[in-house]
Amino acid sequence: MHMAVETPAQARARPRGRPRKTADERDDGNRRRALLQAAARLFHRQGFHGTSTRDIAAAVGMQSGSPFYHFDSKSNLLFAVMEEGMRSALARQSRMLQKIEQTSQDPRSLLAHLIRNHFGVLLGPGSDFIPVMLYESRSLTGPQRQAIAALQADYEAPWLPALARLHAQRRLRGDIKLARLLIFGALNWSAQWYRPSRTGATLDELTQAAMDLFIQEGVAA
Amino acid sequence: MHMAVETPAQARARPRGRPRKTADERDDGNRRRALLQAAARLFHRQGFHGTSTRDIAAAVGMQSGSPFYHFDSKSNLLFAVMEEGMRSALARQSRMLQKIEQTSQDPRSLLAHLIRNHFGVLLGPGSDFIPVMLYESRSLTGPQRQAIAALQADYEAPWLPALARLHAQRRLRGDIKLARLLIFGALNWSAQWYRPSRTGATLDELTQAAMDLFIQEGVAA
DNA sequence: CCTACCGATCGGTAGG
DNA sequence: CCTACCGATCGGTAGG
Repeated sequence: MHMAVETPAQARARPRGRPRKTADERDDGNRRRALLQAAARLFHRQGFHGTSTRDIAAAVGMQSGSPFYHFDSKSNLLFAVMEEGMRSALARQSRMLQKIEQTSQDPRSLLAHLIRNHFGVLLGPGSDFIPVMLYESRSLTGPQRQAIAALQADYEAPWLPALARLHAQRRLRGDIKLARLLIFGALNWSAQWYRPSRTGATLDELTQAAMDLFIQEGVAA
Repeated sequence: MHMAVETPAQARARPRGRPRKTADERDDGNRRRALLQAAARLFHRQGFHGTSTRDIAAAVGMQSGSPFYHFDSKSNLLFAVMEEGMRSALARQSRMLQKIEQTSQDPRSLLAHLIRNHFGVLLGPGSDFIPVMLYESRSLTGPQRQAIAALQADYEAPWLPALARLHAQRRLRGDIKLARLLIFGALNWSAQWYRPSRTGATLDELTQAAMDLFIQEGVAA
């Protein structure tokens, strides 16, 4: 089968592989991203059911039906927000782990880095995506929830060995799996009360407070 | 002014004091309570905006308009759920504190009792009210939120002195106010993952895990 | 409490 | 992406 010669630009503009994409996969520049960010911000502030697709459209200057050109349904838009949030958090954590790989073999320092990174993901600039994932997952469909859960498992994977090593050093007490759940709770809950303006505490100070709370000071190993 | 003689039953059925009550204050037996419990359960499962007043009416076998005979608005129903939850939690905590007042002066034991009681309030039987308060307060009006915040302050009041005493004993490290926020986060987050059926852990084991995590073991005082 | 109803808003779609 | 629209559902009310 033959076709006329194309310029490289034409080949890029009209990819051959899967000509028919569903609306959720389409990527035409930054309009889709603008919708994602507006949705994340509004879902975070007002909740999924408390936000209409019209709210989101208006936030980016679109008409009421236009978000459905980019996302097949409101539920798919919620899923896209959570997926984007988790992938970005995962990438950020992986980069951090790679950077400290050589320098610190100390599990105490490793946990401090994991916690500091988590606070950054949760409370740093542009951090609406992860709180939405934490507080709105009941509005996902079953398969969507499973996909997010898989990403969460990847994100949490490096934590358990770090806690196990601290436990072996007698710097962490009690059941490790319950400790992990309680620690994540302490960190995640900060999205409810932390306001960078009101509290004087920085993310570094929050990290220090968490380490002080969870980790036993000088114990004979 | 004279009135015909009434039987005691008639006098009870038509109280003289404040004949005109707003719908939110009315108390005709257990229909109002049934609405409160159904609302708590549905708000907990589906969120405030994800639950319609028709859902709640149907759950107690009423017609769609009937909840508004008992509560002036959906928002007032949400507030009533939270207020009921906080008053009940506060009463339960006060009873517990009064009971252990004499026996234990040890702040470690005091904190364990506070935590165990909090897990009971949060995860025990019929515990939909407090999770609703924790996760749906953004749907309150300003004055409603203030009223709930006042009850929360009463509830949290006994915790800070307990933590301060532990800090003085060097059994708790780091900033006390941040520690309190992190501890409440660890406990409150359990409403997201704890399922009495799935996990084998009992509330006593949860309490033990939390105490192990937060409190330093044997340190010279 | 029920019946019957209202205006507003919602997610989503057809056609361009 | 916009225009114009649809059926469904929502919180709430009048009258009994």
